[in-house]
Amino acid sequence: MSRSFTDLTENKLLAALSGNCRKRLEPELEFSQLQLGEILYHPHASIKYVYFPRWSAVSMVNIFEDGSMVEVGVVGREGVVGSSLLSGDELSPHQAIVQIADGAWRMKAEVFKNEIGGDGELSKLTRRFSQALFTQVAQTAACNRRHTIVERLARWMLLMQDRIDSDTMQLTHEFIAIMLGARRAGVTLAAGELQKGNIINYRGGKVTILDRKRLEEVSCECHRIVRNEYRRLLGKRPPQGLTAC
Amino acid sequence: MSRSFTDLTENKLLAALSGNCRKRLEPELEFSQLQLGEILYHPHASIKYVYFPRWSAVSMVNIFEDGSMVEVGVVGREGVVGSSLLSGDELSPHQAIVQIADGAWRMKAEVFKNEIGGDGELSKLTRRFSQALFTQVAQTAACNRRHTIVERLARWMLLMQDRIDSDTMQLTHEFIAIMLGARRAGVTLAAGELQKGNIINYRGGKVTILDRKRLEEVSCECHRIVRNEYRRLLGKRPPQGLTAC
DNA sequence: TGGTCTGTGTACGCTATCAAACCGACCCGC
DNA sequence: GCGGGTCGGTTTGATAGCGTACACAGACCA
Repeated sequence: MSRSFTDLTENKLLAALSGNCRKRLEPELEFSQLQLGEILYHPHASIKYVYFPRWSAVSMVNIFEDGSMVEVGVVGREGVVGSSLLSGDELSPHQAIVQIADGAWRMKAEVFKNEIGGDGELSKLTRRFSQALFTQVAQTAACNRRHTIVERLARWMLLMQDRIDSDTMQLTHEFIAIMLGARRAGVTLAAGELQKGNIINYRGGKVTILDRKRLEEVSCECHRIVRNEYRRLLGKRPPQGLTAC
Repeated sequence: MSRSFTDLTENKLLAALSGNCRKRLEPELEFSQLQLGEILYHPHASIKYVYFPRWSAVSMVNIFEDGSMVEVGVVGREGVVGSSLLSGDELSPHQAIVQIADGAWRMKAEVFKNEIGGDGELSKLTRRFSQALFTQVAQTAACNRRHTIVERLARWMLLMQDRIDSDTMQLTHEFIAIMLGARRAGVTLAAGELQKGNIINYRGGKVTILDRKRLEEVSCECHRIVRNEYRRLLGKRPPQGLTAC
C-alpha cells in the first residue's frame, strides 16, 4: 500500500531530502491523524509541533477583532506548517486550521528549530518553502482586492485540489465563505454558477470537481501564477548545494 | 548633523547589530540616494543589491497580467529590501518601488547572501524582519478583503508615516490609488472625508497629517496589529543569542 | 412518524465601489 | 500674461457583493 504510515516521501518537502537525511530525521517524525476543523495553532500561541502534511490541507487564517476570519494562505503536502519558526520566534502569527483531513508527520518544535538553525538540507528546503508561501500570501492580498467571488472560489478549489489526490472534498458553502471572507449566500451563488456549467458538483457538504480544465479557465490568474512559483522554487530539481545534512 | 551619510544606525536593522558587527559590515554598505518612483527590482528579475532604507519607504507591488498593480507590503528603515534572498533564490518575487525618497545603504547581493547563510547577527535579524514582513502582507490580504477605502487609506498613511520622520509626504491621489488597488476618484473621495475632519491636508501632491491620533481612530485595526507585531519582533530588546557576528 | 439539524436556494433592499467622463485650480516655463 | 501639464473635485449610471431573512430538502434520531 503506497500510503503506508512510514512513507515519508508522500510529503514533498521530506521527499526532497536526501535518503540519509530523511533516515536520520525519521525517528523525530511521528505520524498523526488530523481532524477536519482541528486547530493546530491558535493565533499568538506557542508552536509545539510542526506538521508535514500527507494528503491534508491546512489554512492559515487571520482573525479580526470582531471574530470574523479570512484565510491568508494554505499549506499542504508541498511544505510544512510552522515554518515561521525560521524567524527564531516561537509564536504562530496566525490560526492554523485543518481543511482537508488526512494525516501528517509532526516534529517537536525544538527539534525542528535545531535543524533549521544552520544551513543543512531541511533548513534550506524550509527557507525555500517559506518563500513560496510568502508569494502565495502576497498574491492572495492582491487577489482579494481585485477578483470576483466566482474567480476566487475557482482559485480556492484548485488550491485545495493541488494539495490532495482526489476530485472530491468535504467542504460546505458555509466553511468556504469563511475562508474567502464572503457571505455564505455569495458562495452558494458562485458555486451555483460553476455547477450550472458542469464544472463542479456538490451535495451534502461534498464538492466534486468535474472539469478541472474549465475550472482553471474561470479562475483568476492567481492560481497559475502561484503554482508556477511553487514549481520553480520547490520543483523536481532540488536546490543546489545540498551537502550538509 | 544627525543625518550624516555614515550613521548607519538610522536604519533600525543595522542599528540592532552589535558595534563590532556594524563596523565590520560598514565597508560593504554604500550610501545611495533613492528617487521617487524609482524601481529597485522588477518582478522576477534578479536582485543585485539589497537596500537598508534611511528615511525612505519602498513598496512591494504585485503586477497583474493586465498591468494593474496592488501593493502587498511596505519596507522602511525598520528593515531591508531584498530579504527574499533568505530563501536562497535570487529573483525578486515582486516589484519594489520607491514611495518616499530619501537615502538607503545598499549592499551587494552576494555579500548579503554570504552574511545570511549561517546564523550570524545579520542573519538572525533578517529572519526576524522577514517574519514581520510576512505578518504585514498577511494582514494586508485580510484587510483588502474586508475594509473600506477610507479605513485602508488611513492605515496606509500611518504605515508610511511610521517609516519616515515627517508629517508631510509627497503623494498624489493617483499614486495612492494604484497602491491601494482602487480608483483615483475613490481615493479623492476618501481623502476628502479625512480632510473635512481636519485629520489630513493635501495640496499639489503633498499630504500633511494634522491629527495622527484621529487618523489612527478612523483606520482599521490592521495598522495597530501589524505595528505591535513589528514591535514585538523587532523592538528595542534585540533577539537573544546574538553571539557570532 | 415526526422533530431537529445541517446544508442549500433565493429574495429584497442597500452600500461601497467601479468606469468613464468632464472641469477647474494651480504650477511652471516661456 | 499665455499655454500645457499635473492634480484634485465631482457627476452620472452601473454593478458586485453585503446583511438579513425565510424556505426547503435530506439526514439522522427518537
